[in-house]
Amino acid sequence: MKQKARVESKKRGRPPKFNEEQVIAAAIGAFFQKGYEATTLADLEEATGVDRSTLYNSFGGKAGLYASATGTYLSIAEARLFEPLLVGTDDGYADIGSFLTNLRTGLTSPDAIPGCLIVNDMAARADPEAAKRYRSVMEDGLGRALARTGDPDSDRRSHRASLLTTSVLGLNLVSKLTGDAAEIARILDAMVDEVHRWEQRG
Amino acid sequence: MKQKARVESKKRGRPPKFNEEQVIAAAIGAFFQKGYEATTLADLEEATGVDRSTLYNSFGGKAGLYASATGTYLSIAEARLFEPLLVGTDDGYADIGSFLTNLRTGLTSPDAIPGCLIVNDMAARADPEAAKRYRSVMEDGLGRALARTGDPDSDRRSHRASLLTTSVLGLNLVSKLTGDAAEIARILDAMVDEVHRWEQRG
DNA sequence: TCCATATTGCACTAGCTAGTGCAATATGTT
DNA sequence: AACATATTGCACTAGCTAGTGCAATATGGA
Repeated sequence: MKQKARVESKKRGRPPKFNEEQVIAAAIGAFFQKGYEATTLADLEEATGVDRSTLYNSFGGKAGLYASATGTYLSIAEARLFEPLLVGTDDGYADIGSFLTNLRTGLTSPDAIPGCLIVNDMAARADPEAAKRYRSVMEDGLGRALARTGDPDSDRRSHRASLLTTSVLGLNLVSKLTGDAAEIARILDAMVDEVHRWEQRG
Repeated sequence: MKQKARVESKKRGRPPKFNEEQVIAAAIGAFFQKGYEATTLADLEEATGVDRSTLYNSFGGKAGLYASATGTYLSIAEARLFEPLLVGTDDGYADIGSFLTNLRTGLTSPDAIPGCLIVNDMAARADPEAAKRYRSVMEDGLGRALARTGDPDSDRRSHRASLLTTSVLGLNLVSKLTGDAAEIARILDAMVDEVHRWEQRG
C-alpha cells in the first residue's frame, strides 16, 4: 500500500487508466458470484481488467477492494430499498408492500445475480443439498404442526410454515454473525409473539 | 481413497485406533467454528487426533468428512428439533412454541456454538460489520414504516420489524442457495400475506 | 510361527494463493 | 526538453493447501 489518497488537487504523474466506479462495480460482480474467499486476485484482475499491482496500490488489495465493494453495494441497497421505507408515504403497509415488491424484482428478475452481496458471501461455499434438506424438513414439520392447530385455511398454513422456516434461517445467520444471545432472544420473542397472535386470532 | 467399506464381517489387518462417531463429532465441532473452507486438514487432524492419511483412507478426505459431519448433524437436528414437530401433540401452536424454545436454548446457551452447522458454514467468512449495518438499516426502515401504519402498539411494531428483517435475511439465503425464482416468489407471497393480515386485523 | 491384510504416521509434493519488486511508461510542470 | 511523480504490467516469491507414497506396525487366521 504505497499511497491511498484518491483525491488530489494537483494531478501529476501517469494518470490511471481505470475508472474507479467501474472497477468497484466489476469487483461487486465478482464477489457476488463466488463470495470473498473463493474470489481470487486472478478473478478480480479478469473482472476489472486491472492488474493486481494496481488493485493493490489503489484499492488496498483484495481486502480493501472488498471493503469498497461492500460499501458501495450497501449504499446502493440503502438508496433503492431502504430509503423509501424511511421516507415513505402516509400508508406504512403500502410502503412495506412496495419494499417487498422491490425485493421480489431484484431477486427474481432473470438477469439478476441471486441474493444480496452481504448474505451471498455467507452462502458462497454452503452445501446446497444439506441446506435444502434442512429447510424442507423444517418447513414440513412446521406445516404439520400448523395443520394440528385446527386452522382450516391451508394456504395460510403453508404460507406461515414458509415464513417461519425462512425466519429461522435468518435467525441462524444472525446468531452466527453477532453471537449475541440477547439479540437472538429478541428475535425469538418476535416470532413467539406472532405465533401467539395466530393462535388468538386465526 | 483406497477402501471405503466401513462394515465388515471379518476383521483382519490392523484395527483402527479411532472411534468413528467420536471423529465425526470432533469434525462437526471443527467445521462449526470456521466453516468448510477455512477449516484445514491440520485443524481436522488436531480436532480429531487422527492423521490426515487416515482421514483420507477412512472418510474420503476433507470433503468426505464434511459430508459425514453434515449428515450426522442433520440427523441430530432432525431428531431433536424437527421430529417433535412431525409427531407432536394435538396442540399445534404449543408444539411450535416448544420448537422455538428448543431453538432458543440451543442458540443462546453460553456453551453452545452459535448458529447451525449448515447455516454456519455459509456465514463463515461474512463481514460482520456489513451484515450488522445491513440488518439495522433494514429493521429501522421497517420499524418506521410500521409506525406510519397507525398501529399504536410499539412492542408489536418492533417485533414485526424484527421478524421481517430476519425473514429477509433468510430469504436472501434461500435465493442464493436455490436460485429458484418460483421458490423466492412463494416465500415473498407468504410475507406479503402476513403483512396484509396485519393491515386488516391489527 | 508366518502370512495376509488393514491402519498408522511421517515426509513429501504439486498447485494455488495473496502479495511484491521494479523497470517501463505516461502525464503535468518548469 | 528535462524533470518529478504516479500508474502500469510483468515476473517473481514465500507460504499454505489438500492430497500421496510408503515403510512401519498391529491384528486375525492358517
